[in-house]
Amino acid sequence: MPRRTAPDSGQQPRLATIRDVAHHAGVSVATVSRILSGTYPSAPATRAKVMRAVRELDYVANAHARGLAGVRPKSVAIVVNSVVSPHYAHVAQGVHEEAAREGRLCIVGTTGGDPDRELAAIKLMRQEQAEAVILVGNIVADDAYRERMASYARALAQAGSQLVLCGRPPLGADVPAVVVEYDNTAGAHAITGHLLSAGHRRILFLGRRTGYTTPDSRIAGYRAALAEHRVPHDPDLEVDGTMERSEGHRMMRERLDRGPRDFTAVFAGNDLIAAGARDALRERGLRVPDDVSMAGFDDLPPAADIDLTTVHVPHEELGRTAVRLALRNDRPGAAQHVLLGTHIVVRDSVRRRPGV
Amino acid sequence: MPRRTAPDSGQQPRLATIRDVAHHAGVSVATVSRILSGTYPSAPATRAKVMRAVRELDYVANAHARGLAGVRPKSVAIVVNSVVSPHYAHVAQGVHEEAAREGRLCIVGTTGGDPDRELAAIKLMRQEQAEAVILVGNIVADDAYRERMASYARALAQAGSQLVLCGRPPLGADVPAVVVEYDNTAGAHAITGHLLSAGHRRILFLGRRTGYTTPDSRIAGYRAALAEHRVPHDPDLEVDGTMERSEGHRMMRERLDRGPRDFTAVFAGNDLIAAGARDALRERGLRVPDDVSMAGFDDLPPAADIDLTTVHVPHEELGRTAVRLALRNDRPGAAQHVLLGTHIVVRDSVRRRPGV
DNA sequence: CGCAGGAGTGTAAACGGTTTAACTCCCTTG
DNA sequence: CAAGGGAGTTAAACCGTTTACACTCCTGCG
Repeated sequence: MPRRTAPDSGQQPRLATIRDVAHHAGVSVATVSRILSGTYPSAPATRAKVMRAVRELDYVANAHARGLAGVRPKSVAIVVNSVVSPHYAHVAQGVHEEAAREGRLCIVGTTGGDPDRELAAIKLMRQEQAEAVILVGNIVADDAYRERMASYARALAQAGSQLVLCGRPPLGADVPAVVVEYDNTAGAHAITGHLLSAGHRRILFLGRRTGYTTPDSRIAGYRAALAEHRVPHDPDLEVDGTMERSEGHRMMRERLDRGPRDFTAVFAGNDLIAAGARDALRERGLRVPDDVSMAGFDDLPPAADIDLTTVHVPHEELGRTAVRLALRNDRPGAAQHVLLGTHIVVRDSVRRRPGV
Repeated sequence: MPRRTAPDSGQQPRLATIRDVAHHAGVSVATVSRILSGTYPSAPATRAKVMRAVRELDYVANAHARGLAGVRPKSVAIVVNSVVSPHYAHVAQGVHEEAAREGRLCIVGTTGGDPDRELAAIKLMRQEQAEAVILVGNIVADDAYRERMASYARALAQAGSQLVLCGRPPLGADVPAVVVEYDNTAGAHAITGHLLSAGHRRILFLGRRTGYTTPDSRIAGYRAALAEHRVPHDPDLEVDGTMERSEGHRMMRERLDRGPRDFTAVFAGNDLIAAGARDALRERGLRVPDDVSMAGFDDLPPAADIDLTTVHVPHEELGRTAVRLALRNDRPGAAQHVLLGTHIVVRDSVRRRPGV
């Protein structure tokens, strides 16, 4: 027996369907579908009738029915740690822009940095049949995790969705994923060089976090620049901490508490750390750049506010590129790797070392 | 003739369906569906067979088919101006949190502040059959717009989705929308009172924008506080501008260029304006709070960075409340209005007016 | 022994679209 | 004048689920 048995509770909200439109216009559903999709020829008179019915009934096609009927749902999924963090927000902005331009809608999942929640989010996106699943942000480069991620990439490819890793290293050539990165190492190398050229020799690095890809590659650039300038590398100048403002504050405070200041410049793992460190310096009566030079990484909002020389990362372009590659790439399954460049933004936070 | 005629191009990606699982496990699709939904009794042996098949085929249910089959799609839509703006980002964070807790996924649309794009986004969300559509942000309180919005609210209600307005004024008692606001006027009133209590009498207001609901209600609070303290209201102290950092800079620069400084304190329409204004002051050698006292509104990232006394707005709670009300509200169609409170956060940006 | 009733499963009808194949006109064309 | 063909339309199959209803056992009770 048909399910729509009960006309008792007429309260059930029911949207106009394509059948209603067809009936209203006195044509068949196929005609309505064709006219609305606009891909087939139709007589102007029929067209007018149908459009009028659509308007009068306020008809919008049910996205689920359409998706089910084989039209690939026009959606892009993005999975980030958090939507408030400027880093993710700017990449997401790029994703939204490009997705909107391409007429796709965006499904957003947040993970809070938890790998399990990340995998759960991917599964959800797979159910949704998103055209592309874009993963943003750094994560532990743990082997088991990489393996799981690779298998998800394959599952997604099989389902016809493209996995995109945005701002994290590739999983391997055999894994069907597009990778859009920016060059952390080169950026860190360049800005460390900037500090070295200003005569600084003892440069404190704030925000080491071994095992995490982003800080790892930034510190690699830092070390490479030191080596190139024949400045001895002192591991004691590398301070462990995460990439938060409060951590920057803590690291600098503890450093200053420890004994006399033994550095003339600071390279913060990102702008947030720089902002926190600057606060800690000020609490001790030290000013940037008069007493201490400072550089950051990211060029996100706090940087301009505190006049910080930093490495500009093309966050939004990262997001746009991710979408573009995912959608252009008609054959999900191909691995691809794009590396975007960075550049230094000079502001008033670095002084030439006195007496050099 | 069945459509799946062509076994020629076996390249077509095809996910495992419930039929595959049923076949693999040697049971009917209904049994699989029931076991997976977990709401019907089933024999342990059957259960095990099915679960094994699911695992082996890596089956995930197609969200569209499920949505179509009557299970209301578990999704919440949020429409914002931009995802990088901290204001929207924090509200969105609250929405994401609560949606995740409720097992809903989030569809995000951005408008760039364009009413047409906003309406287009709503239409898209309606197609997606989102349970709730949450609109965040202020917008021109234009009559034609309000009328269109009201009609969308009715259309959504008819489709079984709940419209939520977050941080904007209600459309009217007869419009089926939930409104979650915070009290702009009370907050502005309180913080203006704070400046007045410190002895300030000439308080510059930056960011007037007549016709826009948020700045309008903030300036209303400012004026009310002045009146209450019997301080004459000088319209010349209200400066027009939008709520951006660059605008804050411009407004203050132009003010200082105009002639001698005729105010001792500044109440910025939001923290971004405050940050920009502070920069402009510094360029003229004026410091906050030594030379000029300053207060803002919002308590978003730039505020803590620049040590700004400001009005704390419960952004994330706004988002959480929006989702909670939308989902609890089983009968979409009821209008509802919630007003969340704000409070002052005192930092180091206000000094007692010298000589008072 | 007959039968009620419950547990477990299967069958098939929806859900609301898209699309293939067929069909109807109507106009050329040989 | 019959055959051919294109434009416009329709009927019906199909997408992958959920679920109402039917059916089959099996148990327990009068």
